[in-house]
Amino acid sequence: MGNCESCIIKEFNSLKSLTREELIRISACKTGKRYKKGQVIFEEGESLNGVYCIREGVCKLTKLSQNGKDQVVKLVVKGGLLGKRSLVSEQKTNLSAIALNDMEMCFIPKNEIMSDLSKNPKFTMDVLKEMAHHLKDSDDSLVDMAQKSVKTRMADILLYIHDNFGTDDQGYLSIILSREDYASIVGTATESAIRILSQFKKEGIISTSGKRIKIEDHAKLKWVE
Amino acid sequence: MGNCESCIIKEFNSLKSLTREELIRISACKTGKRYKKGQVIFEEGESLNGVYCIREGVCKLTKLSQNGKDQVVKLVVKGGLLGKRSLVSEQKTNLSAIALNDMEMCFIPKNEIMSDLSKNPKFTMDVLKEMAHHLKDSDDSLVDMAQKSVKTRMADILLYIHDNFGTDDQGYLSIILSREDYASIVGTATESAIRILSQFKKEGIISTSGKRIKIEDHAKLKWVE
DNA sequence: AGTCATAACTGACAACGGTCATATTTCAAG
DNA sequence: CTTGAAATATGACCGTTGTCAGTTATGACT
Repeated sequence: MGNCESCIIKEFNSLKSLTREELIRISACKTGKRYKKGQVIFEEGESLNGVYCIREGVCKLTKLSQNGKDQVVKLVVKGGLLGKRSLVSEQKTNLSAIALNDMEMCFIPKNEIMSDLSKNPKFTMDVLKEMAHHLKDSDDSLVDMAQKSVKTRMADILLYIHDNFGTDDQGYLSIILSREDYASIVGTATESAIRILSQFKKEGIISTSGKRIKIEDHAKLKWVE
Repeated sequence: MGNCESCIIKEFNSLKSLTREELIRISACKTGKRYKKGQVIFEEGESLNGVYCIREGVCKLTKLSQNGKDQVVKLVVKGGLLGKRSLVSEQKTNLSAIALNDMEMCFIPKNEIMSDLSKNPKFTMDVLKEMAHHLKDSDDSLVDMAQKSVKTRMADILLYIHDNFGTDDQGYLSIILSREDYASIVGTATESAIRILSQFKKEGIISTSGKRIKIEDHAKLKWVE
C-alpha cells in the first residue's frame, strides 16, 4: 500500500488541502480495502467510523424508498470520498454504497480526519465547498426528476456517464450498468428502462453489445424529449 | 433595527456559533430589508454578495426547469439563512427566492461572513453540519420524487408543512400557498394538484376555507398511496 | 457441450398524470 | 354592491408509465 503524501488520487478530492505532515499521519493509520463487484461497502443506517477514498473502481450510492425499490442517488469513481456527510453531521449514513466493479479503497478512521477538520481551515473550507457543490447537484437532480420525462432522464444519464466517466477504446461507456441499475438511476421500472434503451437502439441513437452501450448520435440524444 | 447580539432569531441558525464580538461587528454592517408577498428576493443566476437572515415571513426557493416550469426546492421560514451555498461555493445562486407573505430580513454582506468562516472554526463546522443536513434532505426528496406517486407526495407535503410550520389558532396550516405553489412543490400540473386536494376534501381528510387548508385526519393522510 | 439461473426483452392492459377546454368561485378595486 | 381578473374547480381525452405474464438471450459452472 502506498503513501498518502505521494498518492495521485488525493489530487482529485479535498484531501489535497491537507499538509504534508497531516498526510503522513493519515497514511500511517489508513487501511486498504478491496471489494468485489456487487459487494456492499456500507449500508443505509450504519454508523461509519471513517471515510473511504476510492483508488480504483466505481460504486453506486443508493437509498431504499418506501415502495421497496432502491434509488441510485449518485455514482462515484476514482478519487471520490465516501462518508463525508455522515462524518460531518455525526449521523448514521443515509445511503448505501455498492461496488459496480472490483474496487480498491483506502479507509481513513474518523478521528484522524476530524482532527484535521478542526485544525486546518483550508481543508474545512474545501470540504465545505465540495458539499456545497453536491448540494447544487442534488437540487438539480430533484428538478429534473420532477419535471422531465423518463425518456429524457435516460438520455441525460447516458450523456452524463459518457461525459464524466468516459469510454473504452472501442467507444463503449466505460461504466457498465445492468438495465436494473439504469432503471434505478432514472427512477422507473426495469421494463421501462429496457424499452427506452431498445427504442434508442432502433432509432440508431445508441448501439449495444451485451451490457455495453455505445452512444452513436450525441446530437439526437441531447434533443430527446 | 435590533442588534444581532441580542436577536433571538439567530438561535435558530448557525449564527449562534459566532462570538459576541463577531456579532457586534456584523450588527454594524447589516441592513434590514422588507419584501411584500410575491416579491422576488433574488433570482437564479444572480451573484449574491451576502446572506439573508429571515426575521419574519416565509419564502420559497425555486428553480426553473427546462420545460419552463418552476420547481419549488425548499420552503424557508423565520430563522432560515438564504444564500449560504452560493457564498461558500463562490458561484452564482442556482435558486430563486420569492416571498410567500410579507417578510422582514437582515442582509449581511459577504465579506463579514467570510472573515468569520475563515477565523471561527466552530462557526465553519456549524455551517458544514447544516449543509450536510440539507444534503440529506435533498437526497431524500430526490428519492421521494422518483418513487412516490403525485398523490403521496401531496399528502407528504401537507404533513410536512403541518409538522414544521404549524397551524393557526383554528387549526389551518399557517403557511398559505396557492394551488399552483402546491403543484410546483409536488412537481405536477396545477390541475392535478387541485384534483388531488379536492379528492382529499371529498374523503374528509382535509377541509378548506378559501386558500386555507386544515388537516382533518392525519392518520389517513399518512397512509395515502 | 449442456445445464441452469439470471438478465434482457416483448406484449397486453390498466392506471396515472398532463393538456386543453370550460365552468365556477373568490377577492380586491372601483 | 358591482365588476372583472385571477384562482379554483371539473370534465374529456390521450400519451406515458407501471404491472403482470411470458419468452429469449447470456454467461457461469459443471
